[in-house]
Amino acid sequence: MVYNKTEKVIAKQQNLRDKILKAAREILAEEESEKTSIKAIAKRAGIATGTFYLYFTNKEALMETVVKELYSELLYIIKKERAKYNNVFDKLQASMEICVQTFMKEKHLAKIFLEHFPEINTAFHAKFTDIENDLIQFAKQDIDDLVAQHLIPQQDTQVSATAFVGSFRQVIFSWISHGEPKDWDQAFNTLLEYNMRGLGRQKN
Amino acid sequence: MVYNKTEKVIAKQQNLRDKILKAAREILAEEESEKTSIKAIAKRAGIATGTFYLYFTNKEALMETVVKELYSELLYIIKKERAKYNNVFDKLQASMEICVQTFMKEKHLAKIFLEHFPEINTAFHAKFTDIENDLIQFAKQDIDDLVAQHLIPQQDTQVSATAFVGSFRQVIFSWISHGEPKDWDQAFNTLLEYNMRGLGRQKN
Amino acid sequence: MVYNKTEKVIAKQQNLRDKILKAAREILAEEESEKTSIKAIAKRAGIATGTFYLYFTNKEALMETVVKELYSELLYIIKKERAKYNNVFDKLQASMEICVQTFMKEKHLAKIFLEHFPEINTAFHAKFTDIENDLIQFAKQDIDDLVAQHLIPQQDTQVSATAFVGSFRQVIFSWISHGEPKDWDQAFNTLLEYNMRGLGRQKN
Amino acid sequence: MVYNKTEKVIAKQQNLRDKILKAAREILAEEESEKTSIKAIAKRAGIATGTFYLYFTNKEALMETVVKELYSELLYIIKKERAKYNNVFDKLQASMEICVQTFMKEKHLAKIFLEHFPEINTAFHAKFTDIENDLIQFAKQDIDDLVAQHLIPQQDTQVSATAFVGSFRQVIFSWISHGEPKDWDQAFNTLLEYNMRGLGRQKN
DNA sequence: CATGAATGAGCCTTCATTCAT
DNA sequence: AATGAATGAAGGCTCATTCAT
Repeated sequence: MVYNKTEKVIAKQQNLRDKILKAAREILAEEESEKTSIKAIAKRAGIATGTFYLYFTNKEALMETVVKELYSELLYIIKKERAKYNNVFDKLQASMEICVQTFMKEKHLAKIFLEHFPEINTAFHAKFTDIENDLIQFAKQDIDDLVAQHLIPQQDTQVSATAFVGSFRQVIFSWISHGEPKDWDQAFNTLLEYNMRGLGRQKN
Repeated sequence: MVYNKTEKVIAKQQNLRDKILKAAREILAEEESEKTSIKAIAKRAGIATGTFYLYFTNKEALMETVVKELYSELLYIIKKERAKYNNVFDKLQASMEICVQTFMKEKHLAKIFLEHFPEINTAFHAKFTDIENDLIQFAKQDIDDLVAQHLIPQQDTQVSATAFVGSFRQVIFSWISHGEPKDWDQAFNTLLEYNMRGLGRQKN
Repeated sequence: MVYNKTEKVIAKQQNLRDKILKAAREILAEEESEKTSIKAIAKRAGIATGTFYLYFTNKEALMETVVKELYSELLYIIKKERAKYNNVFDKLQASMEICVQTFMKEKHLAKIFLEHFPEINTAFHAKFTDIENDLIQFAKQDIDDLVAQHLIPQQDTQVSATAFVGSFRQVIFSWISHGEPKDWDQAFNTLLEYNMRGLGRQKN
Repeated sequence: MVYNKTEKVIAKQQNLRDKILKAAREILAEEESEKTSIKAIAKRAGIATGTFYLYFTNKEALMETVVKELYSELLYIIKKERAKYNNVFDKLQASMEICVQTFMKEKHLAKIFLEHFPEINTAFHAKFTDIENDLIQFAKQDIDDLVAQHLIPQQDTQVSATAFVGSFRQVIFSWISHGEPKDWDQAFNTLLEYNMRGLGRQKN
């Protein structure tokens, strides 16, 4: 009985924490860049201002959590997709495809990731940059593999990986901002081809 | 005499407006993200706080102007450099090279352009995005030319141009954040090759 | 059985109330002026925040109780010491000596009494003042006795008593703040002589 | 003309700063211990909250200024009075008399000095303690003189000075709290005699 | 035109107290 | 009785903008 109660309470707490995170993400994703004040977030989450501080030490902690959450969500999706392939080209390709699809489908996520984050605060911006770097490092590993397997020519893989991620980032952002292209498949294919050629994949 | 005086006054006005813009850019470019308050900017410009509002309707207007200014400066540099070449490939290449060089040389400019802007305000961010889009459009024109001349294969040139700019943006940003690579020339060459191959330039 | 249980319950209640009081005193006496929030006190007492309000109507009530407690403790010590002497001079002297000794020995008590209390709240401060007044009244009784016995000259005994207590208060506080004097006995003797002379005790 | 204007402005500024200080002192001296919030002080001073921060860096700075002001006022009064006498006994006596008179006349000053200060904040409390120490040191100098001149017996003058100041402090505070005695002169004389005897002045 | 003092809404955070469980 | 999550009124402070001079 007591045990049950505890479980309920914990569930409720988790629930509230999630509500706050959800509220924060909603507000960040909002078209009209609403006030991201704690007051506004609390109101959105349906709680009192003070309650917020029962779940997060301060505003920065909330923001950091939002970033980490988004990041791990993205990483999870990518990893799951990559697992389906053996060939490194395919893995790389799949990573990008799922990435683009995810952002296009969950615009709110994209909004925060690509557009809204930087504006919040510098320390925050740095955090976000770290994520981009992580993604670049993941890409670099794949590219290093490809070089090792002589599937692509020798190159500064750090630069290639950065260029690779950058091109996707820009395209995704552009699609989110100005709407997706009519012929999505062709557009995506162009993007993919661009990067595969860029890496130096041999036409076989 | 009166005429002369008027000219002086106008000159003085322009002078003051420029001083404010210069102050704003300096503060934005500062390593330590100083206070970007109007008071701080005015102080730096050597004027009173209230005077600021004689030259700009509000803070947002100032920021918009700063963006536009930076943009036109960048464009001017690119255009001047492009004029030196006839071949479209060379023009494209030159554009990018001068772009990278400029950002690397004038870090303050880069700081504002790539790092500082977004954090300021959303409306602002949108404005910055416009600039990126313009750059993409310029690239697209070149790429369209290249397609028309059958120097590169048929492709969704909008996407290619976006990918092209995105890859440069990311690399520049990375170099600014983490320091330039030791072998700059090789790194830059990798970047260039990546994009040239990406576009599908025929090895001749 | 039931009766017994009731006793237990009452005992437990008293126990909890005491725990709270102890916690409050501990926190108030702490060197680093810790948070004196109800939450902190409850935590220290090992109870939930809400439980506090089952034993005290509010924070002020707790503080009032702490004051009264300290006061009665002090009074108890003084009375016990006084009982050992018959001569009024000796009683007065003994009162002061034990008072000084107590404060010096139990610095935590002194901390609260002389230093920490006033800062908490005004109503509180008034309460503390009442205690000082009581001490003054006790001193006055002794002094009145001495006057009645013609051991000291006629005087405004209310003023003398106030001066008497004030001088001790200041010296104790100074010793607590700046450390005791090296030659404690001589210093205390000076203090005592000062007041005995002040009262007009005849050198015999 | 311009010069005149500047003077006016400076005068007005000083005026405002004084208004704030006055408001703060008033609120601190108030019977009902009103909120000493910046908002309340600003309101009392007839200015906006933000204006306060044009004249004081923060709340602590205000409080420190209030303390220093009160202190220098008190010191000025004492010094002026002491200058009238040559004999050290007379100086000491005069110091105390003017001190008592000042506090009794300007109750608001006394209220802050003796009662209200400590409650505000610990750092503050320390500052106030410093003032008491200064007064004690002044008294000690006089007492040292008296000892050197063999007008009073050898003694731990630090303790005597502390006792001396403490007795006055307590009496003044008591009079402020409970009203002055009917026969003020006699009461004050008792206090004075108490301390003179206490110091060991030879009846001549 | 220029000034810079003045404004006040708004921000983040704390904490005494309440209340559903 | 006991809990501790929830509340929301303050509090100190900042800063874009206004306005009297």
